[in-house]
Order: sequence, then C-alpha cells, then structure tokens
Amino acid sequence: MRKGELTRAAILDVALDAASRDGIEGLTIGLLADKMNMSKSGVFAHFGSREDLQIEVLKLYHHHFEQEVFYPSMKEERGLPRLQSMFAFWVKRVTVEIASGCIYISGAAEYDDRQGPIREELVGMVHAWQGALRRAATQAIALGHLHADVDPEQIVYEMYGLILALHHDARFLRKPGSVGRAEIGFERMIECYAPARI
Amino acid sequence: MRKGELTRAAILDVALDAASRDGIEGLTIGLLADKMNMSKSGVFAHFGSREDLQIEVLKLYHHHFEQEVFYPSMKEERGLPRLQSMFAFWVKRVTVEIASGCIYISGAAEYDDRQGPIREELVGMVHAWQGALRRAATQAIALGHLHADVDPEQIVYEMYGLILALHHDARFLRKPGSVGRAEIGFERMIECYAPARI
DNA sequence: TGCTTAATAGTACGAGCGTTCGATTAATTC
DNA sequence: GAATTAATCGAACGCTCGTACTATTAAGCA
Repeated sequence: MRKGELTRAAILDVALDAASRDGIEGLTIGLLADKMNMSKSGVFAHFGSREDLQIEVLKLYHHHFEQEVFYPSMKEERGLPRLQSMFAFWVKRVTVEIASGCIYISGAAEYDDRQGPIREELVGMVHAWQGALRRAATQAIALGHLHADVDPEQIVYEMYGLILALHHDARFLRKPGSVGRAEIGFERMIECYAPARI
Repeated sequence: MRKGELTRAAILDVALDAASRDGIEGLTIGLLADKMNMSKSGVFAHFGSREDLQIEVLKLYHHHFEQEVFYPSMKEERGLPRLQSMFAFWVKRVTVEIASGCIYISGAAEYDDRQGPIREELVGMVHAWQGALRRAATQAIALGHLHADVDPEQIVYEMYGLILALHHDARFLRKPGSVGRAEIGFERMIECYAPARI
C-alpha cells in the first residue's frame, strides 16, 4: 500500500470522528490539518474538494454501519428473529454513538433542505437501511411471526421513531434510561402486531 | 411603538423563517441584512450579538409553539382527551412545518454536542414541552384512561419518537403517507396502554 | 545510487463571517 | 421649526474558509 493511501485513510478516520461530533457540515479542512499535523494543502490534495471529502466520510460511515448492524443481523434466521436482531444491534450502535453521534440522524437534519450530491448520498443510504428493515418486516409477516394485516412500512416507521427518540433523549437531553424505553417500546410494538391467537 | 422595535420584530420574523430552513447555526447577519434590505450593521445594532439574536429567535419559536400546540390543547379536558389533542396539534404543526422545519428538532441535532446559552435555552424549552406531555399522561393514568402500570415517561418517549419519525420521513426523505403512520402509531400505543378490561 | 513520480508544504487569493466605530440620516419631542 | 435622541449606514478589522498555484521533500523503483 502506497503511503498516500495510508494517510488518506488516516485523514478519513479523523474526519469521521469529527463529523460524528460536529456534523458533516462542520467538517473543515483546516481542522483536519491541525488534527493530522499536516498543512491544509497537504490534506486537501487527497480529495478533489471538500464535498468529495464529505462524501467519502459518508461512505466510510455507511461501511461501519453495515459491519456493525446490517451484516451481523443477517446471520439471524429470517423473520422476527432477524428484525429483533436488527433493532438490537441498531440500539447498541446508537448507544455507543451517544458520545459521538449518528451521522445518518444528524445528517438528516443538516440536509433536509439542501440539495446536491451529499444529500443524495445520504438519502440513498437511509433508503437502503429502511429497505432492509422493510424486507425483514415483510418476511416476518409472511412467515406468520407478525399479523398479516400489518403494513411493513408502519413497522419501519415506528422502529425508526424509537431510535430517533433514543438519539434525541440520550444525546441531546442526556436523559438516563432512554435505552430501556427504546427496548420497551419495541417489545410492545411486536406484541401489538403479533399474529391473532387461535 | 417606536420604529426600532418594529424593525426588530420584522428582523426576528425573517430570522425565524431562515432558521427554520437552515437551522439556528445557519443564521447569518449578512443574510438577514440582504433579506431586510438593510446594512449588516443596521441589523446588528438591534441585538448585542449574533448569539443574542439566535436566542431571541428561539424564544419567538417557543412562543409560536405554545400558541399553536400547547394552549389549544389545554382547553381540552384533562386526561386522555388532552393528551390526544396535544399529539394532534403537534402533528398538525409539524405537518405545516414540513416545508420549513421544526427548530426544536433541528436544534437538538445542532446543539447535542455544543455547550453554551443557546443549548441551555433549547434544552429548557424541550424539557418544558416534555414536562407538559408527562403531566398530561400522568393525569390520563390517574383518571383511569390509561393502564395504571404504564410509565408516563414511556408515553412521552414514544410520542416524541413518532413525531421525530414524521419529521425525518416527511421532511428529509420526502416520503408521502408519513402523517398517517404517525397517527396509526399513536392510536395503537393508546390502545396498547388502555386500562385492563373488566 | 540515481531517476521518476508521488506526497506534502507554503503562500496567496477572494469571499464571508461577526463585530467595532464614527458619520449620517431619520424619527421623536419640546 | 429647532433640538435631541434613535436608527441606520459605510467602511474597516481580524479571522476562517475552500481552493489554486508553485516549490520542496519523500517515496518507490531501475
């Protein structure tokens, strides 16, 4: 591996950390240069522009998310177990992230009104994750783990809400006990949407 | 009313609009000056600092929120009707805001890691609203409208999650049908937490 | 080791930021 | 209408930003 690729990766690591804290829009080449003990132009040279750097950071975050949440839960058997596993890993990830922040969530707030490639990238990633959740929910319904009348989109919506509330209460309000509430809310939802008893 | 107070109010109106779109941190004196057809220093003179301006904008938003959500629902009778009314007015407000954005929500993302007076102001406002929700939920439980074993905090948590998901899906993802999902989720939660049948 | 190419540093530019200050115009009061 | 105070402007300051250039140093390879 060439040296350039190595530094580039190191910069992206630092950038991901900074973006988790201050948001994608808070990323600054000068700040990265400081943290890397490099010159601004030295950092800049690795990316064609600030926007390219921001998109690379997004892709790196997406990769981490896949590794820590998506792939592990895909090992679980299809249907409800997988859906529960997805939620559990997701909660776990957000819990760890409470000190730093989830870029999907902060990014959604930053780019809900802007347009351009960064927004597109972000929307694509969230769509991908919501799609995975929807598929798992659909399978859970098809396998009879959940009531046949339930709309999978509704399940995705409520799961997302529970995670957003977790991020909000734990990270912004710094309120203890939020993780437990997310779990209780999820269990209650699953119970509620359970198949009709015979 | 002096002329100064009038322009000040006009600036704050424009600033609230801009902050709803681009966030509190996106507020810029130069931008306001442009929109007001004034000089930067002319705008600046009405506020001691940018930070003061931002806090005034927060207070103005809080006032609107109270007028449109809090006070109307307090007219409803205590317990479940009031809680339902709070949710309904809240949904209505966020729905209208989809084009511009809710400052409580975007602010939470912007200031979850910063500190200072703006964060304090924001946290205080959200606390106040969550407190109002908790009181309503507590009353609903006390009046037997909801099951005695339910934790009021859990209800506030889930209501907040439904609204956050609405803001996320409708405003960021621009996904249709989100309002319906918020309502379905709320109704299901109420049903779930209904008092035990005799 | 020497040559070629990659990686980094240094400097500069123009723009926008919040803020200060003195001048100037407009509104209010007598 | 004159005197006084309030409101606004204009220019400037120091800062940080992304980016463009050229020079310099380090790495990779023959």
